[in-house]
Amino acid sequence: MPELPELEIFKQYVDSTSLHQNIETIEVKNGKVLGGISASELKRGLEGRRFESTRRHGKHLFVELGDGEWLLLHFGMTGSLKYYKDADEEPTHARVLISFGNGYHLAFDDQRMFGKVDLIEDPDGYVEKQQLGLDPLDVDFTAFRQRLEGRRGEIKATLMNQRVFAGIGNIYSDEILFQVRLHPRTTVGRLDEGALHDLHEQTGRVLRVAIERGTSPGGLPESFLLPHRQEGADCPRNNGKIQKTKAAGRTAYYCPTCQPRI
DNA sequence: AGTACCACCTGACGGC
DNA sequence: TGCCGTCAGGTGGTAC
Repeated sequence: MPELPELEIFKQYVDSTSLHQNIETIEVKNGKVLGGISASELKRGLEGRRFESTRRHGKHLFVELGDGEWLLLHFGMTGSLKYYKDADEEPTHARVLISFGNGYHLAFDDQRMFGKVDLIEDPDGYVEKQQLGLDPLDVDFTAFRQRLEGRRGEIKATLMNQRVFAGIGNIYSDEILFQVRLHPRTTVGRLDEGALHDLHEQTGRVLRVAIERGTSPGGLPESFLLPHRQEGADCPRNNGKIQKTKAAGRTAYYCPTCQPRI
């Protein structure tokens, strides 16, 4: 699930459940999700401390520990968080368990283990080192256009390129392109000023609506593609049937009538 | 710079 | 019921 909207919801979830409590124990149930650190280093870094605040950049969540240390969470394809009390509520694929002084636990759950848990010293430095692009909720039109100028690739690949903008993945790129009526393989260079303007506006709107309404397709507006994102489903604008194609190595869903190939 | 393909993992689903 | 291929909302590496 985890693209920018889910990450923002994870951030709010940590903010409302897990801040300012003593971290008593860390249990690493599967070390594959650990980044550059060992289980004992993670324990040493977290136990006896508290989560002070959170930051999000694209699909990365940073949790401040104080003294210049931050917990870094990346959720891969299947990562999520669960805050719970009783052991029988532990999620099925819990990989790291954080237990607080109040008897509650925060689980980093990740079936496929493409996610990462790590300790870093500086979120800004991390973003720079990873060469992550701007978070699309932070960009005004000027910066947005500037970022796309001179690009020669296809629009879906470009939107999903984390070095261009950080946070958009396969699902939300489909939604954004449906809203602006662009075929996923449209070349960026073909977009005129008006199309870029529209793209900027709808990118922000789609992501904000998903954050506000929750990210399950059922909670999204009927005018969105996502509740209809399967081959042969009806286009939300009643312009025919949804089709799938390949773009940027992923499956892209689109309406061939609303989003003609140009 | 951009694209295609593979790998990393586990599990769900459809076809036979 | 069981086996098998395919596919899944991410990312990093490789080859072209």
